Amino acid sequence: MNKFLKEFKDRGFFYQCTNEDNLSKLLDKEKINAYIGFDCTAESLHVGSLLQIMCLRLLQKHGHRPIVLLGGGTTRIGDPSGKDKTRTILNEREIEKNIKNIEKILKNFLDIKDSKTKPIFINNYTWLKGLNYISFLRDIGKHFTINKMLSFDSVKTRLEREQSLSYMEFNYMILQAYDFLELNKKKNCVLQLGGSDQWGNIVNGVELIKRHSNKQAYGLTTPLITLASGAKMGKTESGAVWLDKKFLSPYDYWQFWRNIDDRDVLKFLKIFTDLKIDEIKKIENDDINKLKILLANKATEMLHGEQEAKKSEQTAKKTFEDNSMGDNLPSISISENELKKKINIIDLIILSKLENSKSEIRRLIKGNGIRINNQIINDERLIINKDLFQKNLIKLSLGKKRHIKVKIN
RNA sequence: GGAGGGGUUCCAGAGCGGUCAAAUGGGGCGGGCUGUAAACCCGUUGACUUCGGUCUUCGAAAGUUCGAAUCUUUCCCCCUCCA
Repeated sequence: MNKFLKEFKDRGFFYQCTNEDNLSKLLDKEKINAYIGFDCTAESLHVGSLLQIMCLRLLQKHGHRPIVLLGGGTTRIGDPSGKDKTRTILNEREIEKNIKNIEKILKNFLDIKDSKTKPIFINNYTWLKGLNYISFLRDIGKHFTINKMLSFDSVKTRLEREQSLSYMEFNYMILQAYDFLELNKKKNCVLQLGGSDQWGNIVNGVELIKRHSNKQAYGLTTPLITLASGAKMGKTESGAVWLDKKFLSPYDYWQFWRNIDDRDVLKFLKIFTDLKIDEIKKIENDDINKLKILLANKATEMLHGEQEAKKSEQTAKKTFEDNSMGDNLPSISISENELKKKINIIDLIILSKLENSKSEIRRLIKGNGIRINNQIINDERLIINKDLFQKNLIKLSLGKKRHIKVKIN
């Protein structure tokens, strides 16, 4: 089997392939261009997209060129796959902004220097915006039957659940197939990768290329990564795990990996780090918490750099083992003036943005969930005065895991 | 266009004139146990509060009533069947 495919499988990336044998032969023979589409509904990607990103990296590692398709056009439609409800359609400016930011994030993960594997970023709006309806129907639409389209999961589940599916969304799969055709023609792209939920869309593209241009293209999908708890990857208690430090600090990102379920650790080391498979085999019986730290370090390193990863590790150590504070603990500052106005514990937490409901904070206080410098606070009217600060710092904790530094300046 | 069913808090889903900030389950959050894990147990889960209460919620608006998530009218949206 081709080396790329083998590693793809060994690492647990593999779910389905349209024609594995031929693809393997092709990959042995030449370096190819392969694409993955990213949708641009949000300003940042979150860890739910990380597996796709790892696929791009793996392509590069094996000398292939990844094409990143930013769905500027298709985001204007909305993919019905895996969605219960029609999602809100974003306006042009938001989509443009999202595209720029997502591109920036992806560049953290990809090698943009090597000219042979340098990724191509492309926005499908460039060809979708100018489509002529009639000619599109004649050239492309004729290759699709409604019978078949209705049989796709993305459509079927919507209908079965008695949820509406607009004609616009129904067309999404045709547009995605068309994307593949365009990339095949323009960029000689012969492979599309995606999550297993994209299988139907990908197959459509492969078939369209076959029918329209009589060329062979391939599709390869990755499994849906769920946490051992059954939850979808990407969300935690405090919201989505963003890949942009504007939305999630490197420390919190590190914490996400540190807090992975025991059962997921080895799997994730294979998927989300660059550690070689046999290296992972060697350490698989090591202390589970050490492995989690390793995972957290490697994963954070890839996105935020080695220094941030190290700092986060140290901060975590100080926070959880020594009950002190580390450099990388997120912090807020308040002014002396604010202190003089006698702000109380509730206001302080509101300021810290760790919580935004006063009732919730009161509940936390009643349940022994709030601590200042590791002392449980029982008085919700506690006034924050200077005596509480040690060297101008307070460690404010909500529950066991949310900690923040408060500074006076 | 016609006939029927439906829209309830994060989700699912009860309630069908006062006892409703709304059962139950899931999820979330906090506490306990632990390893910053899982499982388990307990508490909590609209907002604000001087902790007495106060205010805003059951698709939207208007109405009936001392009193409406519950009844009436209009409107909006969804689903099924027929045309």
